[in-house]
Amino acid sequence: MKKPLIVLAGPTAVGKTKASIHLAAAIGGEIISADSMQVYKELTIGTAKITPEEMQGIPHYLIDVLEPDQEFHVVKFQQMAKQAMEEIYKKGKIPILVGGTGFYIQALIYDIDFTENETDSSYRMELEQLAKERGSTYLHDLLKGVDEKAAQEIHAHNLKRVIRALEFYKQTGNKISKHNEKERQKESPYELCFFVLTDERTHLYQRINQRIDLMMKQGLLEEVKSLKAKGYTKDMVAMQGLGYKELLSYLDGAYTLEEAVTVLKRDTRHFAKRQLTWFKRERNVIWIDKSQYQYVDEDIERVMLENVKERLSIL
RNA sequence: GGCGCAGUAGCCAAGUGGUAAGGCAUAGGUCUGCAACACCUUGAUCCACCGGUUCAAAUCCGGUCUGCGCCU
Repeated sequence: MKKPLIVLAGPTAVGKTKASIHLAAAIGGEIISADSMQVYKELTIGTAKITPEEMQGIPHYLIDVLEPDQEFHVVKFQQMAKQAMEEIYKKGKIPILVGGTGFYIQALIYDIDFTENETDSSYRMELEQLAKERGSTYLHDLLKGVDEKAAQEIHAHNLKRVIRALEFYKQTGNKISKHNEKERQKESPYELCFFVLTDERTHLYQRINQRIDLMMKQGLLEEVKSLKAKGYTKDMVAMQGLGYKELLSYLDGAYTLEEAVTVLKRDTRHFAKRQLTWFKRERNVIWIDKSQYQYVDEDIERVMLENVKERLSIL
């Protein structure tokens, strides 16, 4: 029998955190964060991380578990999240996956196989070097040679993906295009109730701008400065998060502070948009547009609860 | 009131006689080990308005309007 899993996704700044607490409290759930940046300690203002008080005693997983100089990626996320789910099931509780990183959510709910391999970064670096010397088209041509379909699907300019495809072939001897095709067929091993919380676009953008102004007031710049002082640099995954990379650029003199904030707002809006396109392709999702409920939290909670009860057999 | 400069997509902007570059914003999308990443696609029957010259005008001429600067 499939185990229940509730997903609460949505673009940044819609209000996922707040909704998640209510939902968890109502059904006896525990929360797993699906957020590529909130896993990091010390990134708190910029990631709009939930505070201990806001948690209201509800256990949260995958928040504040890594140091800013540690690597984090889907595979790690998947492992950690699965482990968290086990724990939650053992307690007889329901896991609620909350976050905005679409890729991670998908990796978990479809249990995508990332064919475990020790990453050998030397080959990756070699490819990066090659790209620098001979251009990205060269690598793309290389890919054409081993996996034509992947070459067709991945744009030549998209170096990261081209390199990954090449790397996959080198490590496994198989074509990534074939692997992906197989993985895409997968059905979720869970009994899902997948919500996407959303809002009118212009209203969402307003909220994003306001939230960033607030972050600045709360001392985002100090947070970034202190991270920088500790020796964390731009090339680390954590420092590539929104708010961190822009303010680092300011500290390095690439922008004025005002420019950095403007760029941050813009980048965040772009991000929200990309998040939405990710969820749009997900089938069988329950969209909850806050504007359609006049932003009345109680109404939104009620609708979510009704849907959970309808979809999950154990309730 | 006079003189000068300017008026091109939501914004910035190239184009000075041959049939509207580019950037940003916006919108849509891709994604299966860096994903808050990386990448792709996206608009002007029309160049303030009116009239003229010309085979042909955003581009030349005249006028009108608007903005800016200087002068009185």
